[in-house]
Amino acid sequence: MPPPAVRDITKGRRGGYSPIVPTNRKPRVTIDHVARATGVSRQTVSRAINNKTEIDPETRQRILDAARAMGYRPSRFARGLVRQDVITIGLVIADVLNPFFPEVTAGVLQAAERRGWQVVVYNTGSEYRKELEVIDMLFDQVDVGVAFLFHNDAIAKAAGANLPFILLDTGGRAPALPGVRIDFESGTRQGLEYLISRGHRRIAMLDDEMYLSSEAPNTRRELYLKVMDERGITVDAGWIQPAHNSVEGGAAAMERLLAAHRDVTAVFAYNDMIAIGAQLRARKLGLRVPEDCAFLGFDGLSVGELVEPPLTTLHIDKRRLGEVAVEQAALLLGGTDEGEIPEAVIEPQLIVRAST
Amino acid sequence: MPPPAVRDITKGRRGGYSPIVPTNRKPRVTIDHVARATGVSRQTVSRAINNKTEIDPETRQRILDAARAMGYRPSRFARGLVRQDVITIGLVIADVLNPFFPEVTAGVLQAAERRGWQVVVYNTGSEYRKELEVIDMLFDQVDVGVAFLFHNDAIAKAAGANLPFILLDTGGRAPALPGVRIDFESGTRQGLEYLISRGHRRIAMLDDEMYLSSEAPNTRRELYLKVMDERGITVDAGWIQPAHNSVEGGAAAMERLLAAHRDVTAVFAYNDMIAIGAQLRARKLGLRVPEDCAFLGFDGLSVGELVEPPLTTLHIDKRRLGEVAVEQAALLLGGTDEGEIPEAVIEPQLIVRAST
DNA sequence: AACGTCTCCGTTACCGCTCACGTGAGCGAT
DNA sequence: ATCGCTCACGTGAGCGGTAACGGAGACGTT
Repeated sequence: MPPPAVRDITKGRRGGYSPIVPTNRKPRVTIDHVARATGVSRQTVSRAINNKTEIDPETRQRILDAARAMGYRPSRFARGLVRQDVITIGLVIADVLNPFFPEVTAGVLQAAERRGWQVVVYNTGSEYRKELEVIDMLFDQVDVGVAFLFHNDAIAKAAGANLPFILLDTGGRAPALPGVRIDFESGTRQGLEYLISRGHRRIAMLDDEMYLSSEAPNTRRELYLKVMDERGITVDAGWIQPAHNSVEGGAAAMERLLAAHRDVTAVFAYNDMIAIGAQLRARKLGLRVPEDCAFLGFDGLSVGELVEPPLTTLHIDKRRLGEVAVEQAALLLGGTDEGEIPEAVIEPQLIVRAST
Repeated sequence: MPPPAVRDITKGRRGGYSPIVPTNRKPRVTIDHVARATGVSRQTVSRAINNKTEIDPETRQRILDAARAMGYRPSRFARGLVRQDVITIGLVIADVLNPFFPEVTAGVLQAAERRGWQVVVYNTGSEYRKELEVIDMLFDQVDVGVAFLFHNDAIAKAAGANLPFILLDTGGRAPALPGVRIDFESGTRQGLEYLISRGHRRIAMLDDEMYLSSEAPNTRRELYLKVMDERGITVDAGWIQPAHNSVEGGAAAMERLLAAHRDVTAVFAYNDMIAIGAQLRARKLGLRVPEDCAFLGFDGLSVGELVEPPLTTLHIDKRRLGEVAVEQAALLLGGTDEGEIPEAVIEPQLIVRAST
C-alpha cells in the first residue's frame, strides 16, 4: 500500500479560497504613525502599549491617549511574527446544530481557554468536499487541528498535511492519526445485550444513512450484526433502516421500519437524534413506548431527558472528549511524536431511562 | 454623562493573558531553510508553494518534495503581514450548551464561510469578568467582534475599544454599538395578548435570574408588567419567579411558583429552556398541560417540538440573526461608519403548539 | 549580427512589530 | 573631575513571508 496521500501544498491557493476583502478599507494606523504623532520612537510606543517598564508614566499616558485617538490597534500578524506565543487550534465539527457537537465544543473551548489558546471553528456537514477544503484552511490558519472527519480521504489528507492533527473519534480506522477513540464497540454490545436481557429479539437498527455512500467503517452496525448473529437472531435487510442524521430522519426511517416489520419490539438507533425522531413518530402512530416498542439511543444528549418517555441511551462524555483532544493537541505541540501520543478512550455508559 | 469608558490598551497584556507555550517545540522550518536545501532563492520557493508561474515545473516539484519532507509550513503571521486578506471575526456567545447559541453560530459560520472569513469562538457564560476579558482578547486577535454581551460595562468597553464591533441583540440599550435588535418588545406583547385572548388572567413569569444582579434592561419583564397593568391584572412579587437559565432552573422556579400561587393558569417563560423545565416539572407534579396550566416559551428552539406537549413559543430566527450580524460586520470592515450601519431587527413570531 | 522576447530565477524592499542592545542625561559617590 | 549607576529612550536587526523589479540565458526574427 502506498503511503497516505500527502497534501499537495500547491492546492492551498487553488480554486475556492479567495476571501472577500472589503473595499474602502481605511489604511491601517501603525505604530510608526503613533510614534511620529507623539514625537517618540516606535520602541517607546511599544513600551506604552504593552505596559512595559523603562518608560516615563507621563510619556506612556500621552502615547496611550494619542493611540486611542488615532484608532491604533497593533497588528496581530506583526506581533505574532515576532512573539511566537499565540496558539490557535482549528476545531472541525460536522454539525453545530446536532447537540452532540456543542457539547464537545464546550470541552474544547474550556481546555483551550485554560491554556490561553484561540479556537477557530469550522463546520463541514460531513460533506466530502467541505472536509477536504477545511483541511487546506487549517493548514494555512492554525497551529493544530482537532477534527471530526468522516471521510477516509480527508483523514489521509490530514495525515499527510504536515500539520499537527488530532482526531475526535479515530474509531475503527487504521491509526493514521492520533486522537480520541470513542468505544462504540463496547457501547453497542452493552446496549444490545441489555435489550436482549430484557427479552427483546426483534431488534431493529436505525442506521446513519451517510455510511451508505462511504467507505467509513461503521462500528455500530457491524457490532449490531455480530451480536445478533451470536444470539442466533436473524436479521434481514428490512431490519436495518438508513436514516438521515436528524430527528426528522429518524421519524421517516421509523415509518419505513414499521412498514417492513410491524412486529419490531426494540429499536437500536445510531444516535439520540435519530432515536428521538423514531420514538416520537412511533408514538404518533399509536405505539406505546416502551410496551409495544422500546428505543435505545446513542450519545446521551441532554435532550433525551426531556422527551416522553425519557430516552434510554449510551452516554458519551462529550465534554471530556473535547478536553482530552486538546490535551493531546498540547502534547503534539510540545514536541511529542504522533506515535507517542497515548490513545485516549471514551467508554459509553448505559443510562437506562423510560424508553426501554 | 461621561462618554463610554475607553479601553485602556495597556490592559491587554496585564494579568490573565499568558498562553501556555509548549516546551520542546521544534524550531520552525522557514522558507529560507527550504530555499537553502534546494539551492534556490526564497522567492522561488514562494512561487512553488503558492502555485505561481515563472517557475520551471521540475523545480517546483523538487521544492515541493523538499518542503514536504522537511515539514515546512508557511507562517500565517508572516503571510498575513504582507497579504492583508485574511479576515477573522471573533464570535462571543454566552453558552454553547444552550441551543440558542449553536443556531446563531450556524448562521455566523455560514455567512463567514461564504466570505472566506475565519471565526474564532469565545464562551463567556455571561460572567462579568469573562466578558471583559474576552474583549481584550478580541482586541488582540480578530478584525471584528460579533458578540452577545450581557453587562453594560462590557458593552461600554467594547464601544471604546477601537475595534469594529457588532452586537447580537442590542436590545433596549442606548445604541452604543451597531448590531441586531431582537424585538422582544413586540414578541412579548404578542405572546401575552395571545394568552389573554385565550382567557388567561393568572399569568406568571419565569424570569432569568441574571437580571437580579445586573443593570441590564429586561425588556421581557418590563413588557410583562406593562401588559398586565394595561389589562388591569395585578401581579405581586410572587408572580415573577427568577430562574437559572437552564431546564433545571425552570423546574426549580416552577416549584416555587406553585408554592406561591397554586392557581396559576399560564406561565410566560424568559426562554424555551426555562419553559421546558417548568412544564416538565409541572407535569411531574400532576398538572395537566395545557388544561391546568399553559406554557409559553421564547426563542423557538427546535427542542420545543420534541417535548410533551410541544411548546408554544415566540420563535426567533436565530440563524438569520447570525447571518445579519456578519453582514453588518462586513459593512464595518468595508469602511462604513458605525453610525451608518442600518439597524437590523428580528421579529419574534408566535408559534402555537400544544402547550397553550 | 543585432535585436526583441520569453522563461526562469534572484535581489531588494518592504509588511508592522518586538528584542537586544546602545546612548545620553542626571546624580551621588569617590 | 572621574567613575558608576539608573532612568528613559532610541537604533538596528530580524521575525517569515510576498510584491516588484531586474537580469541572464535560450530562442526566434529581421
